[in-house]
Formats: sequence, structure tokens, C-alpha cells
Amino acid sequence: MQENYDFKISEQKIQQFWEKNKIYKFDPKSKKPIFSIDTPPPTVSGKMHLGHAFSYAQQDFIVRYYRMQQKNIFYPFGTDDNGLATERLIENLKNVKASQMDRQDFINLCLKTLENVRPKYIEDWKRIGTSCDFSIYYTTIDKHCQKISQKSFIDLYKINREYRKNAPAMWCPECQTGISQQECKDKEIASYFNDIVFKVDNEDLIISTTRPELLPACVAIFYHPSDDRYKKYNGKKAKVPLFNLYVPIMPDTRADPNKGTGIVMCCTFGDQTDMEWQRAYNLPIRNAITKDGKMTSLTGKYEGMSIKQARKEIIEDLKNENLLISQKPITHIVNVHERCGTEIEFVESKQWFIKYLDLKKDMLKWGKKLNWNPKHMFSRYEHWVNGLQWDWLISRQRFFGIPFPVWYCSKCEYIILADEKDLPIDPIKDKPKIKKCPKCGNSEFIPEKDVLDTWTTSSLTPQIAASLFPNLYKKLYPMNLRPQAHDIITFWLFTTVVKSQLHNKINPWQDVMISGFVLDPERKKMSKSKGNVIEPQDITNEYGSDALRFWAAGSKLGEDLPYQEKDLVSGKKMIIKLWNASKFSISHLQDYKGNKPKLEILDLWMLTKLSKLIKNSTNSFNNYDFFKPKTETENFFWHIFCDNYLEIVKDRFYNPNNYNKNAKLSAQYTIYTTLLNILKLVAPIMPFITEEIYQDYFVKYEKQKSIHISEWPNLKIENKKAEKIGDLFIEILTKVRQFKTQKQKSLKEEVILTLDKKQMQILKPVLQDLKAATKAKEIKIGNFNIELCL
RNA sequence: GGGCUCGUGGUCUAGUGGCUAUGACAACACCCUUACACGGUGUAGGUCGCAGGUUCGACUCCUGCCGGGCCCACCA
Repeated sequence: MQENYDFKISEQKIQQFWEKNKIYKFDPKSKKPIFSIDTPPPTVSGKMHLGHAFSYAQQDFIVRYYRMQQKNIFYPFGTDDNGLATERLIENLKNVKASQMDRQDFINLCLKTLENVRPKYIEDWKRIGTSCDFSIYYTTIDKHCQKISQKSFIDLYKINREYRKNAPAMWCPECQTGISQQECKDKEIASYFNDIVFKVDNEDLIISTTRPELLPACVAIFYHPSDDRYKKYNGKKAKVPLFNLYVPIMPDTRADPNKGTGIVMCCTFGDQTDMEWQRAYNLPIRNAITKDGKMTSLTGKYEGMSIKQARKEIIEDLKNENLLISQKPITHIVNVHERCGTEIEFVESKQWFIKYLDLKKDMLKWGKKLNWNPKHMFSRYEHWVNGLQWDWLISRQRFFGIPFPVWYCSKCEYIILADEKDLPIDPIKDKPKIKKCPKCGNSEFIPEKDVLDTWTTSSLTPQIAASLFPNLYKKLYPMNLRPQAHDIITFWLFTTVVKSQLHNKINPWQDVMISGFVLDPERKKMSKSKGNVIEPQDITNEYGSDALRFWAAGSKLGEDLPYQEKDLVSGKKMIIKLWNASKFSISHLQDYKGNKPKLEILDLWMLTKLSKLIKNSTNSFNNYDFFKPKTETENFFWHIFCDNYLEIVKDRFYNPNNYNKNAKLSAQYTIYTTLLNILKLVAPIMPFITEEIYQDYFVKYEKQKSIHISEWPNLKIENKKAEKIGDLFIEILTKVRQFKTQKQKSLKEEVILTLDKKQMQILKPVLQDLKAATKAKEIKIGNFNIELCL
């Protein structure tokens, strides 16, 4: 073995070794039981971030454990690269704007750019030792995924789980595009609360609003049912100022008596509550704003004005007619488009939905059946389901995504679905098979231009991955495990369960493991805007991938972990210690042939402790706990094996004549067994250094060509008598060390040790070891005592 | 505003209804012991977020509050 371990050289070398020897290759022909993992496909974004490194490392601990448990591991890798995130990446990289390009040109640019970006991105995952079979690969925009996603759409339509209807959708008037909740952000904006006079039977009713331009879209007025000030208006109609409109006044608990004047106008569609009211009371719809942010014809003289202009004009007109009581400046938080900062509007358009609101009870049942790790993560799922208010909106007014396999009759809007065997299709490019509309005979068809929401595709990852092996589909799906972080329980996890149940009436996996988040040293979220982002690439360069993984194993599953650079140090030290201890051990195993002699007492003690460690670690891993075995193994290796056992046993190598003739061989057997098993226990956490040591020595004597496909330790040695002797031995040894330290002497210093009768009786069989370990010149019987030699 | 979760020596972290509360890093002292000074042996450092309650007894259970994280909702 080399003098020093250089992770920069070794980690790269080992990674190549794994790839060349296909260590992580899924074997479709194997008879071993399959363990399948629904790997999260990361969104292609250029670079892996630290949160990725953290959670993928944690998954990998578990996967590596099961691989050593001799499971046939199905661990695919995918990338998520359609939808808004990808559009944005391409727009940034190529400095273009999707909305200002030809649609097909933009799509082509995305596809081409992704081809260039992906390989380097995936490298980051390989670099941290993710043991996926990277040859089982999909991207959520590839033909395979498109086909499955479109088929899913068609199947759900056929079982009456999908419908298309007019619905308000969030819209950015600036970018002229529909947007999703994830694309919104909160922005504090200075505005005015305008107290405006409505008339009820010539009486003034003062209503506060920040959006006077929506007066022409006013359809109702609400007050809180317990609000005595306004009860008298119940059932009456109010006249909307400036516009010759009469709207009903009604009680509803969603009106807040403490806000403004406590009475509120409901418009089409000012905000979320307006939409709820519209649905609840079946109110008319009066659209005041067009998709490009202009006032509609409904607004009379304001038609064609921008929202801001109309607001200004209407305020002026209200003033002129003495209908504006006051303007109070306020700052409030509004939803704006993350990208351009424009305030979001709700605009009506035709949207596709998956009908699932009727399934809440079932959803809870499905969720309960999963084996959640940690358990409490289920409550997030539970609360999400209980709070569901809408069906699943699946259409997106976007460019780069999976197209709906749908055309409409230009006359009667009859829905024409693509043929399953033609999938994937693009309705814009492809034509429907039928020539005439079956309903009205028209022969002109319009393609659906919207694309499917990305979650409708990523909610199919188990099926997508499993169907890469059609012959094994039934063995691969449902899968054993879904690993992911807790932020997308309500998206990815939930939608995957829903789809799997809708299609196959079965849960997509048995187990889920949920990772926590990485925070900055102040426990704050890492974000580019705060400038507190730590790049995993810098960590692997500075400390190595094993140290990064060791750090990721340093908190319980599901817990958030504040990043501290110093936490990488212990991983680095662990690597060095493993190397040095192995180097030392192996140097004394050169003449060892693998025989198992009759074992010495202290060796039985060592192996008894090791057996316990193995048992505990195995139990922990079976329960998705990598933290405990990592900590216990580290402690065992460092203190019990290195500081105590190796120190004790040294003398048998240096002075073999002082011991019986088997003593050295017994130590060799014990060192071989203990070190190998420690390496195996550490292997899931630190795959590189353990492989390097395995390759340097053990591979010659062990069956498997890589430690990562070797068998998980299974040692059952329990010798209570040896354990008792060994424990007392360590107790005495510790006392001697304390004594020497207090006397400011070297640990090499010779002493005279006096044991009491009972101690002597117990330690008699290991007296020579004790003499050597304590550097006792002499061991006597008497009152326990340690003294320096004079 | 709601849900879940976390808050333990300077820093990170383990932990249990009841022995002197775990380990790591940092600090300090001593030791160059033929694997490792990126080491070894020790020492010091905590009213276990705050305020109540349950209990013979709580860091551990309950309630409220404060602070962090994630998700959701609100934003007239």
C-alpha cells in the first residue's frame, strides 16, 4: 500500500473501475430478489447543488446497503428537462425569449442545448459516488416518456377522469403567458386603499379597494354574517359607481370585518377569493381585462387602456363625481410573476383537469399504506389532501413540454384523441387519423397548443423506468422505494400515488424515505440572491466525495442540516485514519494465509464487540437509519479497534516469543475479520476509500471483485466471559494511561502495576497482553495501585 | 394565518419519564509510543429556547410564547 491516500487520484480511479467493471449494472437475468428505486430525476439546471448532493448521498447509503444484502438493484437515473425550468435555463444560456421566437425553433433549441448540457450535469452525480446504473436512463422529454405520458392522458380520459372547461388561470399580462403557482413570488408593492362610494337606495356604502379598475367587473358585494353594520343590506342591490351596474349584497364568512371598511366587492377575477365566490354563488363572469393586460369593451370608455392607466383614469373620474372619499397609502404583498415582476391577473381560458377531488378518502388510505421514513412526513401528505379544493389543473400555456395528444373539431370542439399506437405525437405537426368530425362532419381540426404540466409526466417515473425493461415490468413495478426531499411531498410524491392508483389501483412503491434540507451556517435557506450558496463541487475538490458523504450521513433522515465547513474535517480525518489503520493492519497480515486458529481471549472480546456492532448496524439500515450505524462504526473503528485493540495486539507481532505460538495467528485472523467488516460497514457511506483498501489487499482473498457487491457482514460471535475480561482489561489500561498523563509521562513509560485479588483472577489469562499494553515492568497482587519505576 | 418539524456546552449533534446528559470540531495541558502529531492521553465548558402545567420525579409528556426550516393559505 502507498504511504498516503490521495483522494483526488483514487476517487477518480475508483469511479473508472466501477464503470469499467459495471459494478452497479442491473442484471435482468439474475435470480436474486429485486430492489427497485424510483430515483428522483433532477431538473437539469447546469450544476448539481448541495441539497442534491445531500439527499442523493442519503439515498445511496440505503441502496448500497441493499446491494450488499445481495439484492438485484434497479437504480435508474433520469433527468427532468421539460417545462418552465428548462425553458428558463435555455433562455438564460442562449439569451433568447421563448415568447418572441418561433415555437418550433425554440423547441429545437431546447433539445439541442440539453444534449450539450446533460452529460456534464450527470457527471456531478457520478462524482459523488451515486451508484445508479446510468445506462438505465431517461429524460422526461424523450420519446419514451412522451409516449407514456400521452398514453396516461388518453387512458385517464377514457375512464372519465379528465375534462376540459373554462377556468380562471394565472396569467402574466407582460409575458402573455399562463403561469403556475411555482412561478409566482410575493412582492411588496406600494398602493392605495381607495374608499369608494357605492349607492344603496340613495344611501352611501363605502367600500375599500386597491383595484378600482375592476369596478366594471364587479358582480357582488360581501360582508361578514356577524357584522351588524351591514346586516341591513342583506338581499339589497348596490349601484356600482361610474358604471350602471347593480350587484347583490350578501353575507359570507370570507369577508373580513377588520379590513378596509369591512365590506368588499367581488370582481371577475380580482383574486382567489373572488373565484371561490364566483363558484359558490354562481355569479356572472364579467371580464374586464384582456390577456395582454388591456381593458375590455365591457369597460366602456376605458376600453383599450392598460390596467395602470385605467386605474388612474377611474380614480380621476371618481374624484370628479365626489365618489372617492379617501385614498390611504398602503404597502401590501401581491403575487407577481417571478420573472418580470408584473402583477398576476386571473384570466379565463379553456383548461384540462384531472378529476380527483372525489377521491380524498381514498387518497388518505393510499398514503397511509406507505411505509413512511420518517413516519411524521405522512402528516404533510395528509394535510395536503384534506386541504385540496380543486381538481388537478394539467394544462400549461407553455412551449417546451409534452404536447396533449389532442385535436378539436374547429366547428363543434369535438375532442379527437390520438391513436395509442401512434404515440408520441405532436398535434401541431401531426394530423388526426380521422378525416371528418364524427359529430358534425366538419373536416377541419385545431391542435391543442397547451402542453402537459411537468408533474403529469414526473408522476409516472415508476412506470417510465420500469417499462425500460418490458419483460420485467411486473417485477419492477410497483417499486420498493421512493427517495426524495420533503419539499415536494405534495407535488411529486402525491401525484405519483394518484396516477399509480388511477391507472393500476396500486401504490407505486412500498417505502418512501424523505430527506431534509441543507441550510447555511446560520440555519437560513441557501439562495443565490443571499449569496450564501455552497457548491458541492468545491467540497469534493477540497475534501473529497467520501468526506462529503460522511457529512451527509451526519444527521438523521428527514432532519435539516446547517452546513458547517468544519463538519467536512471529520470526514477527511476518518479517511486518513482508515488508510493508516489499514496500512498498519495489512503490513502485519503479509504472512497470513486465512487460517482460523483457536482464538485468544482478547480476540474473542474484539469479535464479540464487532458482532454486536454488525447486528445494530443491520437493524438500523433496515429502518432507513444511516446516521446511527455511521456514528457507531466510526466510534468502534477509531477507539475500540485502533486505540485499544491494535495497540494491545502490537506486542504479539513485535515480541512473539512472549506469547503462545497461536497468539500471533489469532491476532491476524481477528485483524483481518474486523478490518474487513469495518470496511464493509463503512462502504455504503464512504464507497471510495473502502474500495481502494479492498482492492489493495482483500480482493485477493475474497470472492467478489468489488467491496460493494460483497456480502453484508454477518458475524455472530458472542463470548460473555471474554467480554468481561476484555472490558476489565480496558478499564485497567485506561487507568494506567490516566496515571501516566497526570504524571506528564510518556505512555511508553514503565510502571509497576498492582492488581487486587479479584482483578488478578479475571485477568490472569491475558496477563502478558496487559503487561505489554501498560508497559508494566511487573504486575503484583495487593491493593490496586500504579507506580512509576524508580 | 394554518400544518408539520427543529431549537441540548463556543459550533454541530445523540439521547431516555428517574444512575455524575452522548459524540465530534474548536480550546487548554501533557505525550515525537517502530500505522497515523491530519496522532495519542487527559482537562475545562451545558440551569438541554422561554414561561407555565401533569408527575413522587421531565431535557424527555401537555399548553402557551419566541426563533429557524419546509409546505399551504391570505394579500378587497
